[in-house]
Amino acid sequence: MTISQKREYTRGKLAKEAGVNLETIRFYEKIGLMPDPPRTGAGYRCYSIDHLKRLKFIRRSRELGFTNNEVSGLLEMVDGSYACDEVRDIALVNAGIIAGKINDLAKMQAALEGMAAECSGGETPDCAIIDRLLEE
Amino acid sequence: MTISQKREYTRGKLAKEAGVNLETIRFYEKIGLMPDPPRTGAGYRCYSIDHLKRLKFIRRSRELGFTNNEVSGLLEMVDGSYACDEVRDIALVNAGIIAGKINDLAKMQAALEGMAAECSGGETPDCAIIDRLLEE
DNA sequence: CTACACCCTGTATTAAATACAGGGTAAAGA
DNA sequence: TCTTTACCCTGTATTTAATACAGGGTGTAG
Repeated sequence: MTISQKREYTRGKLAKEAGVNLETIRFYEKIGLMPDPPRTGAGYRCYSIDHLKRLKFIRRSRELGFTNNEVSGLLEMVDGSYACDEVRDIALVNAGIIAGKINDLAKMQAALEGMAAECSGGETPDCAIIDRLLEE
Repeated sequence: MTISQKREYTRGKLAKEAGVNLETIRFYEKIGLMPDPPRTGAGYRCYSIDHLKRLKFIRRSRELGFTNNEVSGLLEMVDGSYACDEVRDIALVNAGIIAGKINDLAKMQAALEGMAAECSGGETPDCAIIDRLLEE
């Protein structure tokens, strides 16, 4: 049996723990992705484990290419009083968005690797990549 | 035999032809990616086919994930005596970054679809997706 | 008790554009 | 010819997603 522990974090600790920049937290609070946390008497921010979870969620989503707006949509699943089926719909819409992004990135990757393979790699002024990019 | 033709473009035509936003051209001129074009008596910009090629080059490079700074580097190689292996290196680095992003996105997609499949889809406030997203 | 690490607020800067305000010009149609 | 429309000009402001810095306050270890 684990005893329920009340972990608290300052802004700096939260930043380190979640793997984001210190200032980024303030920014997320400003744009409403993160809630304004309670303060100590001296005005120091006082974060809980729930803040940490939320911040990690945001960071992961951002790393995966969601815009802050899209993350906001994902967080509505968490914050709002959505019925389960609505949540599932949002999840599937996001899965579709991700599928599109994967598709675009795969094209870019193929183009870059294809061009690099064509490239002689020497010091000649001929370069397949540049030639390709300059094609009309 | 083709007769050498001197095609000219206004800013709007150039934008349309190259597939970039009109204002973006001015921006590229401001940061030096595009040269300041000659003007008509009334001050209208007057672009040539070479401007068009260069602009398309920039657009494609941007689409492939190069930053404007990197494009600037690529253009130095176009403008001056470029080294093929340097160009290839940049392309391969970007291909690697893109591969990583694809990997992460695929994981996220699988997670979202998996969660959606688990979801009961009812109207209860319990939702496997939300639970999963909030895991530490 | 004094350093030093950390916290606070507010403002400025970054990249890569995009948008808008307030005009000038060119050319097609009446 | 006139006028309306479509396009061009410049300059400034806004956007997104942060990051950086200035000028202080606080809390704790030695």
